[in-house]
Order: sequence, then structure tokens, then C-alpha cells
Amino acid sequence: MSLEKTKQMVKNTDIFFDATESLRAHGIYPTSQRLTIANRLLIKHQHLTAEQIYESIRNDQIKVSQATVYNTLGLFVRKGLLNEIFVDSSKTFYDTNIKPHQHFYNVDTGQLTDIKTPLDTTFMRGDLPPDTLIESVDVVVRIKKYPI
Amino acid sequence: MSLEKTKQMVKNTDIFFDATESLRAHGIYPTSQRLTIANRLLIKHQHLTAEQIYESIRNDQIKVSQATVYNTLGLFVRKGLLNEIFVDSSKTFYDTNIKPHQHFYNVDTGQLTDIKTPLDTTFMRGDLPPDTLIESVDVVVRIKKYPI
DNA sequence: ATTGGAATTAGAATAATTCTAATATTAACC
DNA sequence: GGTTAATATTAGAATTATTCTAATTCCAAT
Repeated sequence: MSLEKTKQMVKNTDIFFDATESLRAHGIYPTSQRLTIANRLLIKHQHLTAEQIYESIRNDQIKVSQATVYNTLGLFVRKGLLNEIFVDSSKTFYDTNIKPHQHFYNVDTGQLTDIKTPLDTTFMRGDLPPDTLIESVDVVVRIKKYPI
Repeated sequence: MSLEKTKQMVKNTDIFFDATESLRAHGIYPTSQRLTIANRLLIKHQHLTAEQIYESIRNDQIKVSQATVYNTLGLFVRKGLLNEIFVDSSKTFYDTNIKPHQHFYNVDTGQLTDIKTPLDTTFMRGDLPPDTLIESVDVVVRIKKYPI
């Protein structure tokens, strides 16, 4: 498929998102598969798993392999377009909000949501082992339905 | 194997740890396999992965299946003997310190260590969705070697 | 002792993720 | 412009972590 043909703008909540430009701005070559993924993921702030993205693509009868979804999400993370959030051994979420913030993970529903109040992530600065620096501060507050 | 034969005390750092009693105290029937795992894991504060525990057992020529290691660790977590820590999609650590505390995860070495300064985990109380309660507050600070 | 039922174990199945061989794309040269 | 070489991308196959379930073990009651 020619690249020019895949170039498009996606309308969402009154703003236009140009996936091609967004990928190029992050040094990512905008292939058809990458645009397909970007156009469903990067259009707004959301938390999706690789599986959810893959299913969404399949539902629209578009053929992209699971491997490519994983490879592409990994690439987006390395290039700074996405944050990875590990909530348990079988669930990795991809968060399009790359600014530092924290999350609630509802163990009953499997939903990941943002925590509004920001955490002061400097609390452990004095404990940092020598010759190391902080890559990220990952906070997941596991919540569940109040038992009646 | 008879249970009485497997009952034993393990010496470590000048204190004795009775795995049989510890399991019984948590409502866990102390089988031979469970004692094998408990005696390598619960003797001191440490962070090990299922794989590390399994390998440690195999190195001593003892036959326990991987499935049993996983099932047992899951049981210990449910019974409150262990904490599970998810650092990435392929690494689950089991922490024998069940008191709330936070961790450094060194992405270069794969080592998990405790953070001494405790975090005030009440920062998001006001953001808690209705009819939910907190199960745990999981904090992993990812660190790496300072680039020269 | 013998049987019935529950608990435990581990082989087999599954699901998430990674690896690598194949394919597609770009660049360089004629 | 066509051909070849180098590089980047994709996806089938392999791998690995984990879970499931059938088989086994253990205990209690008769």
C-alpha cells in the first residue's frame, strides 16, 4: 500500500489528529500498520491493552498481526509516545498521557483510571543507590468494589 | 513422604524459623512441597521470582514442578504470607516483607530493593471512586545506572 | 482395612510476548 | 528508469510465564 494513500486525518472531539505528522515528529516512519494503530490509540487520552487494540483493528476487518501490534507499541514507548503500565502479570496497559501521573486499577472491572491528585515523587530521593537515576515512578493503587 | 519427616527447623542469621508452624498459623496445610518452598523463601526478608525459587529447589536435586511453585506462591499470597510485586510483563517478584513499603527496581541488574523512606499513601483518598476501597498501593521506582 | 470425598500436585494447555526469517522499502549506482 | 544492495518492517513461529484440569495423594468415616 502506498504511504500517501494511508495519510489521513481523524476527527475526534472537535480536534483533528494527524497521525502521520505525529509519528514523523517522533522519528517514527509512518507505515500503514503504524498509522492504523496510532489512529485508534493516540487520538485521545486513554488506557488500552495490546489485546484491546488488536481486537479493535480486527473488528474493522483490517489485517495486522498481533506481533506487529506488540512491536509497534514497544516502538511507541521507546520513542516517547506512550507509557507502559504494568498492573499484573497478564495485563500491560498503554497510556497515551505521557505526563507523570498515577493510576487506580479496579481489580473487579479491569479498568485503569487516572488519579487526579498528583503524588510528590521526590520522597525517596535520599534513598537512591549511588550512581543511579530515576527512570520512572510507577504508582498503581489497586481498588475493589466495597463489600456489602 | 510422611509429614513428620519433613518437619524441620532452618537456621538463618541466628534465629530459627519453623516453616511448619508458620504455615499452620496461616491456615496452610504444610505439605512437603510447601515446606521446601517456605524454607527457601520465608526464612528472611527477600525479593525472589518464581523462577529463582524453582531454580534454587532444582539445584538441590529436589523434585517439585513449576506448576506447584506457582500454585504455592499464589496460595501464600492469598493467605497473607507474601506480597506480589509486578515490575514488568515478564517479572513478578514475591516479597516476604508484608508490611506496606515501596521498591526500587534496577532495570539494568533486575534487582528489587526496599525504599527506606515510607510514602504517605493517603494522597489519593479524595479521588477514590464511589463504593470502592483500596486493596494496595503499589509503588515501583524504576532506576538505572547513571550514564557516564 | 476400605471406601468416599476433599485437597494437592504436576502434566498439559493456554495466553502474552519475543524472535527471526521473510518481505517490503529505500537508497545507490549504472 | 531499471537493477542491485542495504536497511527497515512485518508476521509466522517459537518461547516463556502462568493457569487449568485430570490424576494422585491424603484424610476421615465406617
